[in-house]
Amino acid sequence: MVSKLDTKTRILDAAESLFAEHGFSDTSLRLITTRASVNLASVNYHFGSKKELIQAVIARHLELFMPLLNEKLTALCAQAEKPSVLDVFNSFVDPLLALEQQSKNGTVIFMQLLGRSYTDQQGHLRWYITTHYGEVLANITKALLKANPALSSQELFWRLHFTLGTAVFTMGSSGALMDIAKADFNQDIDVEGLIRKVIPYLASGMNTSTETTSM
Amino acid sequence: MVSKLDTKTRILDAAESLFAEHGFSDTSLRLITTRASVNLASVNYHFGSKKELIQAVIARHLELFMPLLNEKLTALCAQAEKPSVLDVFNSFVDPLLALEQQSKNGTVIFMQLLGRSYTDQQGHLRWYITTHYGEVLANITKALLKANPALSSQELFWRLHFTLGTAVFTMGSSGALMDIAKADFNQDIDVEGLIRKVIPYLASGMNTSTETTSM
DNA sequence: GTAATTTTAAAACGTTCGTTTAAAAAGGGT
DNA sequence: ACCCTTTTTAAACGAACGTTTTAAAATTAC
Repeated sequence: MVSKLDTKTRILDAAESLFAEHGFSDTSLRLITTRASVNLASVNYHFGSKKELIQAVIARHLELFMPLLNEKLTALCAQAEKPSVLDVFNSFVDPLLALEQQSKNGTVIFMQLLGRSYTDQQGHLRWYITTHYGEVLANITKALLKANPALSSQELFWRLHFTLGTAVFTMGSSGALMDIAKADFNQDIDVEGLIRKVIPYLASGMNTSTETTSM
Repeated sequence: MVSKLDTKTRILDAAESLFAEHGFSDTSLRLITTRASVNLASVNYHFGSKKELIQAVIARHLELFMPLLNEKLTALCAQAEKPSVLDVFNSFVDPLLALEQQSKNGTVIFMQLLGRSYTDQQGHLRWYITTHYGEVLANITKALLKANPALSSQELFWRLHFTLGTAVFTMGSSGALMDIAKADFNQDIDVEGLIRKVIPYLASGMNTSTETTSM
């Protein structure tokens, strides 16, 4: 069934890095197959179309990330004492870093793909995630509500998307940001360092006192 | 010099909405010129190339937004009493809403273009902004440091980009988010409402207590 | 070992893209 | 009216795209 190194896997590996770097439509199948050292037609043979290849690339990351995250979240929800919002967001660290092992720069690529999928078309990926990983999403809100019961479901909705925006943008452009940080004030920081830097920011935002917001 | 309604302007109007909707490379010149009811070749005649058209679209928004923002920020920096971070971020409201008058959905389009420009290629727009509007950027940090003197320039750098990510993502996908809010809990909110909702979140993040973050 | 199936390979398909060309139309100055 | 410049138009260009086709090669099954 599998040879030395699967053609399918080689295509996925090449595609995911190129998609993250140049975007979906700016990455041609010829570029992907050249980097993967496979024949052009093999993409259509193994995946059917370019669109299905895109879905497969994203699905492979989600299949690793989501179960790991869900494990952490259910543990947090099951424990007796009340977690902090910081605890909830810290649950994302290990699953995100696990992506780094699946492929080089896996964490960054995952976030870039997430961001691109969210903006490149309307709701396509959003629908995929909610239908395939609705339980995980429910556990995210459950854990956050346990950590901050004062949040209305509406406020939680908005702040979750604010959180997503920060995370996607920060991690997605992390390469450029880390370069600037190095050039401007000689700060060396890696992906894990950046994740740990953004999490307190996200927790603060999630804990914004509601008295200053209207409605 | 100008006719009833400039061909150049018609192209810019059509291009900016299509760019925001479909992205730069997924928007063809034929689609733009058809919507603008002008000849295909007029884009190359008036702008030179598609790339220069993209720059012109973004520049038109920046030329309106940046001076307005700078006015607010310099006023804030000139006043005697210390502003809050909330005050600084509130300075963005009017300039953002001014874009709404220049073109329909101007605010959202501006943020979408900002986000796409930041992710579609590395540093191209970033360089343009820093060279053309470096003074405004300097005033942003100046105002924020006045509001929160405890911030190190490094922390400010990171939090500013966290802020940018939240704003770009939130406003860029505001259409979808407002639709979901309407469907899920019948919440009607417009662009100004969304801006005013995200600002306290951003201020909280910017004011994150540094004792929990490690260097 | 041979037959059936799966995978790879090269070539071509038709379409769409950004851009260029060359001529027609419109505008402005005197 | 005339010339000169600017703008618009229609048509075509070459390149790159995703996909399909057809046959060879490799793998599997018996």
